[in-house]
Amino acid sequence: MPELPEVETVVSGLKNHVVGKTIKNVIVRNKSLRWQIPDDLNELISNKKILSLTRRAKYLLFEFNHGYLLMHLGMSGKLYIKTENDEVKKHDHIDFILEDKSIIRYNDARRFGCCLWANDPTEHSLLKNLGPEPLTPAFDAEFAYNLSRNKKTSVKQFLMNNKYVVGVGNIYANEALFAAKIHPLTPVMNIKLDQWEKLIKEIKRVLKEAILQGGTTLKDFVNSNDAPGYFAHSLKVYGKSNKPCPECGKPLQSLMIVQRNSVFCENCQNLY
DNA sequence: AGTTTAACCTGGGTGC
DNA sequence: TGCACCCAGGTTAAAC
Repeated sequence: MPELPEVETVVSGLKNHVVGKTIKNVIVRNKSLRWQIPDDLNELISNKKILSLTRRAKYLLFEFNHGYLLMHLGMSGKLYIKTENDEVKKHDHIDFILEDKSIIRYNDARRFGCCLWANDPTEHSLLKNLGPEPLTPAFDAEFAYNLSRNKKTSVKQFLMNNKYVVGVGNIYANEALFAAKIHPLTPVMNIKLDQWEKLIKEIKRVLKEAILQGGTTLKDFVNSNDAPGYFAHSLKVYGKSNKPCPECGKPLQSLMIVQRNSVFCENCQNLY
């Protein structure tokens, strides 16, 4: 499932290929994604030039002079650069055919992604209540400290709540909490300013490292049929329940916190 | 009214 | 082979 580093990788890989080009045609094979693809999508963007491609949270924003195409990859969404000679495969739901005849092809087995139109994305209901980007200076210890006063919610839940901060999914929340030695069930109201400093530093580090590693697999993403690499080799706790803690060697624990699997070390991560 | 929890969408993978 | 079940992330509805 694409998290922020994967989406960032997709955006930077796709950007060079699409920005400045005009869309000639759009083929929608299945419009029932998380939300239905607009019926007039083809009329909306055909013969229109893509002015920029950016990211907000895990949304991709294709800018046109009259509005934005807003896409989310959900859990299994992938964007490929294809040619007209490439066969259409199962779950290939959308083709954006560009002026140079290359095809931006959206494939999404579980169809949890979306493809919507927004005249003004900052006012779109999916985007307007989102918290700050995790890699910007706006997301700092004071911000999190002030927001978390009097809140009993666990730090794991807090980090994964889009209204506090976007783009910190399950994988990177687990990794950052391990690196900061904080137990995922710690109530946020108990976290002191210097602990927030440490935790937020680790969140930014983990995300930045994953983005850098994503960059090295960019070539594969653009050319092959496979999703970009998952960087699993650099994960210390996620998906490693019962395996030895990389710090102390004791078996890692796992626990469901609001329907999300959390992996942590009871010995290294303190519950405050 | 604000915060917290459960349900939902889908299909690949797993285990019986 | 079949089939029930689990799990994933983000949003929304429902519950507290």
